[in-house]
Amino acid sequence: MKSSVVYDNLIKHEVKPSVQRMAIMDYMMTHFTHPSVDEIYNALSPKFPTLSRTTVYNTLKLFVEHGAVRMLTIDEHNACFDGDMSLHAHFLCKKCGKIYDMPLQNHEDALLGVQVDGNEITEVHQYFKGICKDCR
Amino acid sequence: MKSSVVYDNLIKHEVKPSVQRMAIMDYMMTHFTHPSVDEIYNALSPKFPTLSRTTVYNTLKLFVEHGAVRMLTIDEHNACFDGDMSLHAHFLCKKCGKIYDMPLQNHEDALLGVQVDGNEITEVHQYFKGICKDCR
DNA sequence: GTGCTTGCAAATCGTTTGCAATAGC
DNA sequence: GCTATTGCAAACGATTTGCAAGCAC
Repeated sequence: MKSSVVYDNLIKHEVKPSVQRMAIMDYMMTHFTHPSVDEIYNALSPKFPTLSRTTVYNTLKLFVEHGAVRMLTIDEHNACFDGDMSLHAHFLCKKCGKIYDMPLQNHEDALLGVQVDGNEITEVHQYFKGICKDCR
Repeated sequence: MKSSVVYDNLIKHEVKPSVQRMAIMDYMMTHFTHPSVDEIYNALSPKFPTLSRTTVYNTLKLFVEHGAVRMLTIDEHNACFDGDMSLHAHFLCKKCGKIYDMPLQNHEDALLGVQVDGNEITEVHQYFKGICKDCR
């Protein structure tokens, strides 16, 4: 079980591994669907019947703090999480609610660490909303 | 009371005026602080003692639907509203929680109405987070 | 009087907290 | 055995809903 891609990713971000953390990180590294806490919980709880929602919350919070996943606030109803740490934009379909990845449209990444009006930027979020190709 | 800037703005967006709607729109047109529902409610309830939070919720939802104000999801804890309908970016200070306006960093506005990968864009949100000049 | 608006109270839902049970070194 | 992690149940807080009362034309 040790020294898998998932295990290594936890170590890389200085997160002490556990069964639950491995399972959640595994899910994040294989499902780039920007899942919510509930989606992750529902997906994993059949295989880990004792898993609790609280642990999913705590674990994702830990991952975010350690820079292992990103939290999206594009959906006003619940937080979504992204295991893809590369800089990219997101598109939310207002009809089906699905979130798509998009390339960053310009060079916002160049603003990371930069000061604008004296405000120091550490995070860049680019969200687009509309109707996706499947819903039109 | 009729034909004020506030009244005219409601008419312009096809929102039927009422005492409460005028008061909330007035607040939005004079306070570009990206207030939450509670901030608006707390600010107005001294002058309108019977005002209810429900009405503030309903009214803001109505305003958003009519394109009279914009809802921001930059703050994960509660929705904020912006009466400035010009296209601009936002900066959230992770320390003090204040939201600053910023110019759009590039030309995302050019994407409005455009299709990217077949997804039709109707809203552009550009959020930056970090530490503001007052908190550093 | 009819239809829309308001506002209370209750319900809902995502998330957090307190704390006891458990697991890992 | 000590410390960190887990998970239940309860609390919390923002938002929504149901519905009765009020207002406007």
